[in-house]
Amino acid sequence: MDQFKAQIFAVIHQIPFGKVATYGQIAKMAGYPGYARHVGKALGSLPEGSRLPWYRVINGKGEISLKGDSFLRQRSILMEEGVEFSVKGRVRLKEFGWQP
DNA sequence: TCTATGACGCTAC
DNA sequence: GGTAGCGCCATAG
Repeated sequence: MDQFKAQIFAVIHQIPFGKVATYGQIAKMAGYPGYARHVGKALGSLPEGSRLPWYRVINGKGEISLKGDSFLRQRSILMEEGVEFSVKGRVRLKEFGWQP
């Protein structure tokens, strides 16, 4: 499980500036396909001061899965990186999705 | 053990 | 394209 976290974090750390990746994508690249929920779980337990770019992680629809305050923080950071949001609050994965 | 839950994904309609 | 349903798997109670 710690190994899982380590892999997940390593992958997230590789997401380039101005790009985003989905939970499932990250789990898959870390070698744990089907563990999308656990990625979210791991991120949910992150300390606030973490240097991990957790804000570049979104769900498969291109939406931010958070609510309230955290949601606003994540959205503003992404916008500062140049990521555009549609009217529905969605990211265009075609354009900003991280595809190694 | 059993059940509920979660920052999710995929398929079918 | 939007929604609904089912699958996924570790953890907590």
